[in-house]
Amino acid sequence: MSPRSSPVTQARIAALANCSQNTVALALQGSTRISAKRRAQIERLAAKLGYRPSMAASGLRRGRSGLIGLYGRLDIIRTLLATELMVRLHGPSQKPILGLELEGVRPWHTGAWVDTLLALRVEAVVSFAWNDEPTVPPWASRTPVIFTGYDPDPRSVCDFVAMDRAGAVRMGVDYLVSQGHRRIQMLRYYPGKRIADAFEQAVRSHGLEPSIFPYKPGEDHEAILSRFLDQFRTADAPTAVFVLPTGFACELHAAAIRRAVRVPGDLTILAYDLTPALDSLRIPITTLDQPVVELAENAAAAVARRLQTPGAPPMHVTLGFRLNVRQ
Amino acid sequence: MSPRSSPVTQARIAALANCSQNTVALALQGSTRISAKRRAQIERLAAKLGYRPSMAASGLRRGRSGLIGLYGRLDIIRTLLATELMVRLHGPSQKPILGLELEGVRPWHTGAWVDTLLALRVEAVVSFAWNDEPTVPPWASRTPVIFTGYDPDPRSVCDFVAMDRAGAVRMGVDYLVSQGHRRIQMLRYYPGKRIADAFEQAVRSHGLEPSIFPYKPGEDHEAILSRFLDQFRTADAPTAVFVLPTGFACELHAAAIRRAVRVPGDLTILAYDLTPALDSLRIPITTLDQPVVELAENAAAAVARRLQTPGAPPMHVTLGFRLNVRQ
DNA sequence: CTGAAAGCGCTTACAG
DNA sequence: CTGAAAGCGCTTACAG
Repeated sequence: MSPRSSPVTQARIAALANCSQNTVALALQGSTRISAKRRAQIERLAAKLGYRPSMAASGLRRGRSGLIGLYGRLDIIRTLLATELMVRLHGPSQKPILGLELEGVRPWHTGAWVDTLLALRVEAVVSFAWNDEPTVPPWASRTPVIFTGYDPDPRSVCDFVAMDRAGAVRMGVDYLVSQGHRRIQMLRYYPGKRIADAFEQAVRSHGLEPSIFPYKPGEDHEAILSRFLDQFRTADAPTAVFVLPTGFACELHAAAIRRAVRVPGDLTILAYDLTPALDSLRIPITTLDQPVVELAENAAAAVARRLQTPGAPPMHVTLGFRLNVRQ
Repeated sequence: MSPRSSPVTQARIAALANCSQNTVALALQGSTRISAKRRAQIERLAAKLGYRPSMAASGLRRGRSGLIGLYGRLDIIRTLLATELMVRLHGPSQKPILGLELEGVRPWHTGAWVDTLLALRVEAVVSFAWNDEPTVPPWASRTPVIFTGYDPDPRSVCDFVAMDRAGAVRMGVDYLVSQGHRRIQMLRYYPGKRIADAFEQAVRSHGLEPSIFPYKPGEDHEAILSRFLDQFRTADAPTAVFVLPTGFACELHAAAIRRAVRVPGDLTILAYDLTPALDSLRIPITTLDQPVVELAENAAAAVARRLQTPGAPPMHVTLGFRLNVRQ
């Protein structure tokens, strides 16, 4: 392997082209103040040498890094979100930098990666660490924060691209009722307080009595599912179940098959969370899908708007879920 | 929202501490040449103002950015790999930057994100765009490349942290034979040439005749699976099937259940690819799991080694898969 | 113990 | 049309 050479700079091109570094800079900006001939020569040289402007140097000089920080966790849904965000934020004069949240640091902005993003002088931070509250960090007046996927906080001065979780639950319950279900139960293995509240309210709005299947904290999934399925020995078992999250609903589906409870014949399963694999596996679970693409689109737009008009009033957008019927 | 203020610099701290910018710099480096009292004062100020050194400025001056580029695609397995890599490469003086490959650009180093990584002056690139050949880019003498997950290329001057795909196939076939299977078929919906070759060789090594289930390019999954399962009407159906990849194996499992073919009673399924969800779904498919954590560990070590000793001879490591038995 | 200065690679004035 | 110079925020000499 040849000895490492240092990166190509404008000065190096200038030396080869017999002109000043400044002329190279202008030529590469496409300035018409430089003669077409010289420009062509310099462009050819730059291409041949594989010149790439240093973002550090240009960012330092211009006072803006051209970087946008993303911060969140790479679970299934947020990997999709992060990918969509990175595609949308990656342009000629702007690059996304992904920082990972690993173990749900609280408050979110104290994560080590957030420090890194600030050391890189990102011009805005898109946070999708939505297992946490949308705590506004002290530096938010210097580096704006766009909260994506959090529950909206109307008091906050930051931008919000939110998902209507309660509305999603309502949509799910409405769907089940419209399909004739009257005994609808909710099943999960962790509190899921907000969703549970929304579930109760939605069921009551149809004049029905909500039922939330109890679990003991720490009880393993199999045990909960076994107790849940025991209900099907009696006549008043639920005809539909709202499960949180979809991964658990898949486990329920598998357990139901083993216990000869037919899905959807005996039990209709509706679950909260997008899980792309269901389609190829032909698992008949209807899901409430997070609007991942729309979240990314709106967050990218919010970034652009915030950079363009730093003083604009905080933007609050709330996006609906998609009911993804599978049977 | 208050007007955006510019980031805190050493100069700003110096003005407040009534000393020179240089003194601030030395104090923040913990230099003992600065009096303890002054150092404490400056550290307090820096913390209070939320000072973070600009990586662009320090990188520019020191001639090294402190950044390591990662480049690949975020599919299920590589999301795990990327996460493990980012954890291991994120240190006080080194930060990983993730560039995404979206649609399998060929050769890999012509992707737009690779340009961005080079503009950021990453000190090394870890490529896991392993759907492509390990093409060595022209700038590899300037910025070293660590190929991770590719088939090793003994002629290459770059570092390789490879996975032993052929060995994995052999291990899978050996396992099936050890379980008493004699009629083992391979099933997939795309050529998978290398794996298919390894499969044939492994089966022959046991004195058995390999059988690869044919498919028509473009035929949909359901149709292939239906034809495959038709074999179970006759007596000489395979007792075990080697499926590529695991996602397809899950589809086969679901289709088998619908057709009353018992898994693993009538058919043992072995699949190529790590898929964490199988455990919670209790899908009885034995898998050949990519050594994701070991890949990340070794790649991170290769980066450290390459930065420390740029002229070291190319390193080639090959890691084995894990046979993950489920029944 | 502290400060003045040079320079990393750019961009943006300003001068000719 | 081209060049010399200043300066972004650091680090690393060098001077006192």
